[in-house]
Amino acid sequence: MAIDLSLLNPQQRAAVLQTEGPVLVLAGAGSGKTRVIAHRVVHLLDQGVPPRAILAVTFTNKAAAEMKERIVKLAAGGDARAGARRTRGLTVSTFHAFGVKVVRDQHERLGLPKRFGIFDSGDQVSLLKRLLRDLKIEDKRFDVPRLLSILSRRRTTGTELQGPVPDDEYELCASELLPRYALGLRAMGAVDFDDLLILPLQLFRDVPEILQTYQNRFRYLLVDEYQDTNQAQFELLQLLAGIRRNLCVVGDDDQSIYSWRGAEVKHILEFDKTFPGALEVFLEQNYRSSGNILAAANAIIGKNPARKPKKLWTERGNGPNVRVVAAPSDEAEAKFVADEIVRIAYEEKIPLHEMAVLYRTNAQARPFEEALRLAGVRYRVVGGTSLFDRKEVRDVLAYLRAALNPHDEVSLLRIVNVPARGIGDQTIAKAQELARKKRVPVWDVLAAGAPELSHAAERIAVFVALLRKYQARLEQKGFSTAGRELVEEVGIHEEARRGAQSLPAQARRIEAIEGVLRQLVEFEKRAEQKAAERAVERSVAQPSESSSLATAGAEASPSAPEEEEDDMFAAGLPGYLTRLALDSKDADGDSGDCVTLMTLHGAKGLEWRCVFLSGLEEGLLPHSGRGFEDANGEPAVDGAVNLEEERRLAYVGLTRARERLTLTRAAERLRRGKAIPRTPSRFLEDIPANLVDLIDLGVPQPESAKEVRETKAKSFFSQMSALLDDPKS
DNA sequence: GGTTCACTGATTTTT
DNA sequence: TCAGTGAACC
Repeated sequence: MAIDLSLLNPQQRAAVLQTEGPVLVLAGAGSGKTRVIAHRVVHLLDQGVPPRAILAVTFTNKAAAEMKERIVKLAAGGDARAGARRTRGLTVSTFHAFGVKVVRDQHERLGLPKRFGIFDSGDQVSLLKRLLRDLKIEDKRFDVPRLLSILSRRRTTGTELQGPVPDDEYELCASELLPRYALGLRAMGAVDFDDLLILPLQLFRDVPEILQTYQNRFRYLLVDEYQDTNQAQFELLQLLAGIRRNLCVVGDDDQSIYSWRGAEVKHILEFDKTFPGALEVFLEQNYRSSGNILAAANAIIGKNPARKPKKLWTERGNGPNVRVVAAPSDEAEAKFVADEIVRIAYEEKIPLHEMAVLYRTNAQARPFEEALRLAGVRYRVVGGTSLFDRKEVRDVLAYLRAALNPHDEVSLLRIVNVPARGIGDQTIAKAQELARKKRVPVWDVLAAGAPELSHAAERIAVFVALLRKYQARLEQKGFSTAGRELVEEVGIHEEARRGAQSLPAQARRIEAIEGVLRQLVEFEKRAEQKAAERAVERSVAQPSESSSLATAGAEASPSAPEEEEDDMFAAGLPGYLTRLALDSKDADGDSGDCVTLMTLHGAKGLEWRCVFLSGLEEGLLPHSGRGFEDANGEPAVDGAVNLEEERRLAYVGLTRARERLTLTRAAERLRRGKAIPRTPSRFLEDIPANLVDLIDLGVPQPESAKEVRETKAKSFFSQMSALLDDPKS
């Protein structure tokens, strides 16, 4: 039986029913785009399209998981088993996860090991620093993350080999680094995030048979958050869509907030140029927010030029006004929010998980955490420095990775002398030198031994033996146990204890290490469970399964992936590491009913009944790049940062709220221990006064640093003259 | 080769 | 304010 499309509005339905050819869905915030995608997929299934011919791409793993769940539920129509059956083989994944699959399928052609590693940004930084040192460039002269972003931009836009010699020193340095960087990765049998897009793209471009294989397989493409695609992703889609052009993209140019990562709004703005004849659907009815919230959001985003004109509307009532709160300090701002959360939870019976505190930068989280803790409110901070950014955790992972693949030099060199085992810088430098001369990996030099290293021969041999001992065990079942043994034998715990300044710091480090080890166990257990379930399923569903696969046709893959899609993150340690790399901010592990704290970027796609958007100040939102202001204490915004994108960011924040929205700012903010005066955000002025309830927590009226100074001087004067004029006092 | 102490520099957003 | 790095010293 087919799904019921009568509950969709006419625009939504149009986007679902046009199954062939290019479709652009411009979906305003809260206009039901996930709903459209899910319905569209199930509608395709209803039309007899085999699930394995459909590829739905999202931006985050979480979005992919939710999308899949939604589709399965919709396809089930009340019968869970039917849902699972009807959607088996359907691919819902991120671009990067899709890339992993392609690269894995084609690893031989790419000269990569089957279990290639994935470098995260920390690993990238290490590699770049090493390359800089090799080039005898002081790595202090360059901001390595900035170099990385240049490299990334060049690689994902295919402009590695730029003609004109750049005169910018960063560009120049990047040119030197780029080929070495790519070669370095390859030599280590590793890829970075960009490779997961670039390598498939190159394969598709250079090897028509491969492209054809994937084109024949994925005949219907859907893309969520299309405004966030970068050049490589765009080209990948274009190639995959091929002449069939069955590509449906969904997005909102007003929510494009990742240009700093290479995303280009033009892809969505110019979709009909790239795909002439595309059906264009506008979803403008908002099902999320009450009227006043929407009106405020519209007012802010309306000031942006060059956008697809949209006007969100709602059938819901106006709701309460938007509150704008001026607090004297960031501390007071946080206290106000915490108190309000308590009050709202109590008086209005809104559960904590329906409330969120949003901010522009992670650093803003701290005062909120303190205030909430003080108020006894449960909360969770999403994003920021996670478990996996901690040094001791990275050490553990480096051990696992190095044992699994000793050619991963970033990991190997990270742990070769951690804890100190007498293989110091000198020894390593010698080994690297030898390796370069012989053109072999450092590991080979260490493993083979060399007369130049004789002074440390014994210690090196012990280290080599250690990794070898665990290599095989980490590849097999029981890898979580092996991992723990490795960590214990190495003595990471002691190492972690050593460097900690305080006892609690010690405990946290130990806890972090234990956290990873627990996760390992958890992952292995789940993988085994899944494998068992699948085995049962397969034996039960054998007959119908094979026939449906056969009718799917178009299966000519030269290196057919192991039939099941779930294999994406294969069981075993390599699978765990892959997943970790792709899905950094892992398991929010439903910690019960609590308030969410996160950045605006993290909040995209989410919604709460009650939202506090904090820090509406010049220099913060809109953000002004490094530091809040220039030397004179004046906010330096214009030009420094993409103001239009900052506006979109504010828009995203406002539109997260369903019922209640509070915008807060502080007149003064603590930074590096010093209080710095702040001026209200220009975005506040854009909201019509009739939508706003102002709450002043006791802020002196004029706010710019200069004005504050002038006022102080003036009041001093008037006080003095009053004293002088009045003989009674 | 290892350890300790002092200094510096950084704070935007992340798949 | 704090963490990470580098130089001096053991």
